[in-house]
Amino acid sequence: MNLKDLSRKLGLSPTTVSRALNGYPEVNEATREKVVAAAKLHNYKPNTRAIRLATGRAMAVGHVIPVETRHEIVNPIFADFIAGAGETYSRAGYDLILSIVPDGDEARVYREMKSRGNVDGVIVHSPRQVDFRIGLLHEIAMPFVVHGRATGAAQAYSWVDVNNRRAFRRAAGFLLDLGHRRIGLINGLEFMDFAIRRRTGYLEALAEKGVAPEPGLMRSIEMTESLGYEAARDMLAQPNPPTAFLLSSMIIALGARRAIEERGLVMGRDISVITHDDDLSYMKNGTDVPIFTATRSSVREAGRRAAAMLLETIATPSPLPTSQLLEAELIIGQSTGPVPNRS
Amino acid sequence: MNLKDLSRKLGLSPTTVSRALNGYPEVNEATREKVVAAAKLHNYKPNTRAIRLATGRAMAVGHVIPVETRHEIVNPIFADFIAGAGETYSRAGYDLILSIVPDGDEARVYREMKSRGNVDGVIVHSPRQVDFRIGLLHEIAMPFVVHGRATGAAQAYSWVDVNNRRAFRRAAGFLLDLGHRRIGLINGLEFMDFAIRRRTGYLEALAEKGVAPEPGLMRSIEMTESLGYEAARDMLAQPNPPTAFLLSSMIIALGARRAIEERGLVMGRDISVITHDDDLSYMKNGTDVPIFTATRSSVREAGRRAAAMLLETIATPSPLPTSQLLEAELIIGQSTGPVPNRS
DNA sequence: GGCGAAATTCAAACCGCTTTGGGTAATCTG
DNA sequence: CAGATTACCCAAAGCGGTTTGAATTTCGCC
Repeated sequence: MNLKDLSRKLGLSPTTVSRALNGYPEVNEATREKVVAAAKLHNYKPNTRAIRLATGRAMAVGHVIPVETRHEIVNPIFADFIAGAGETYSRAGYDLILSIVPDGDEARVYREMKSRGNVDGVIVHSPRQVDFRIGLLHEIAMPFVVHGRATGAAQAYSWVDVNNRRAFRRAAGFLLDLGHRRIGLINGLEFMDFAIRRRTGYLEALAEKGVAPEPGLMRSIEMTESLGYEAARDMLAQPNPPTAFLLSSMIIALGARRAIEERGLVMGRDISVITHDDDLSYMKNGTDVPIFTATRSSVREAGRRAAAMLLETIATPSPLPTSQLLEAELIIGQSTGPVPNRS
Repeated sequence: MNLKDLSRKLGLSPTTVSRALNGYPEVNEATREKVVAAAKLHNYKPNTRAIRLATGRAMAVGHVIPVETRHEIVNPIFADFIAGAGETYSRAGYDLILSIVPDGDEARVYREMKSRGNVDGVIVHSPRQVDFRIGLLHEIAMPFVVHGRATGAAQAYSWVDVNNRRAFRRAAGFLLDLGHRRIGLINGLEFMDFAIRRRTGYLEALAEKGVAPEPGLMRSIEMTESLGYEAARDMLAQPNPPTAFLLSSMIIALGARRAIEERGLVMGRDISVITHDDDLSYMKNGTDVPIFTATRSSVREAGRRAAAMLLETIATPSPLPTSQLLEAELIIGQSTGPVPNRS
């Protein structure tokens, strides 16, 4: 059943039927009702491909997921971010096109998306500190919103981000207030923008208290359980081990906890731990009382907001770039406590 | 730059240019070269929307991800499965359309995908034991491949699955051979087909050794870390606790390990653990020596295969349903050992 | 050299919808 | 009541490709 068939059945022109269904004013209410009823009766759904060609809009947004080529790691937060974004898209009748791209191929993919016209805009994931994609997307005039930020981009751009610096500054400050002076930072890879901001926050908190940072207490790793374990284990094996950890993800935290318990230490008593918690659906930080003290910010919510922002950017011809800085809450769990007395 | 522009520049008809670029034989090699060169020079990429309308193919496949409405859980294996599938699609020039759908809305979504024609086929995720989607997709003649299986479907269908029954039978058998008689099963939700098969395998192994199953040693949970922890903790707190665990995912395993260590037990010595390992990129089971003894099967590989199978199904008019049963390897890690003597 | 076949190329139809530019009948004006 | 609006509907022209059917060259061969 297509538009022509339906219009023939109704004894109307395709024009009128199309207008009736799309809510244009130049059609009699009575005929509109007839048309709508007939459409429902015959279960008419306009062909997406035709709409797209006729309107020149793709009615789709792209999420380009760069995959670490060396380790083939897919960032596990994508699942939840996309779940959030997907809600927004489907409400607006947009498709979500997912493109898994080996990092390095990205420029080509974006260019092709533009020239082939199969998306109206894109979400940029995992920005690096200086990220070529922002310049590129501006150049090819592809609407976009960044999940995260990049420093020193030439032009302004829209983004949704967590206040990573502030979150880690507060978290480190909290640990310092508890008396901790040796705080191990296990961060994500520090060419990623968020990781740099977190480290900055950590360093600021130390500086504020006049505590000198130590290279031996700072690690930057891919965020997997086993690497988290190894990093924590190594730090704990140092002659002068940390009394607290500040961790960049729940997954790292699980690994770190393993290292801690393996050493016979008790979290919250012998050693304090604060982790960032993206509030992933399958990785909840405890059911009632949080296990980990954490800086929490829902990545799903970030997805929802980024998606809404992108749709707005697409709708408005040349909008001013907007941004949303989400504050992470510092939630107190069972993994932090005063620095233990070492006699 | 569109086809008309390019053909004008070349002094050829759009017909010829289109044919030249699509490799049709009825065009002179010399002109083809000229056309290809000009296309590259002017960076001509045919408009996807137009191709789709003209050919009647969507050049896209849909992945409908049902989201547990109550808990909003997104199955974390999707990220890797889709990464695998995505590779295959992009090589074939297909788009991957991701649809996040509250479970319950699925039927509508599939029907609309069909009548609006924005996908050529779909991957069915997380089949239930008896799953309405298989009948539905047959009814609306939408090509599909199931990741997993469903029992007792009226018609045959294509699928890619892990031999879950066999994997868990082997794993349980292995534990039984080590002398374990009280093996706690912490399974996924048992309306999911894979979970039922795993339980069946577990029960078969027990039966084979004449060990009676105990309800108190079998749990069925959503696969999160905290629920895994709780289930394991509760089982260990029983008067006659299990000496081994058989677990349905690495994430559950992390929770179980927490419960085990909290109780002061040592994995591989006091208690044995085998888990299923989907070989997720961010959740590796140890770097050199696996931490957990595990039934391992790469979900990413499953994604690759399912995608390839779907593309073939789409290409061939009415193919016979095919299927691939992947065997999980039983890899021995540090988490299993003989049953401890309890004096 | 001429004729039929093969090799090339092209004009035009079509995919299924939106949208422009008229038309015609109904409704207002003055 | 004539003329101007307004309300409503339609034919036809896109959107940017693919594909059919036909026309034009070029060849092969007697």
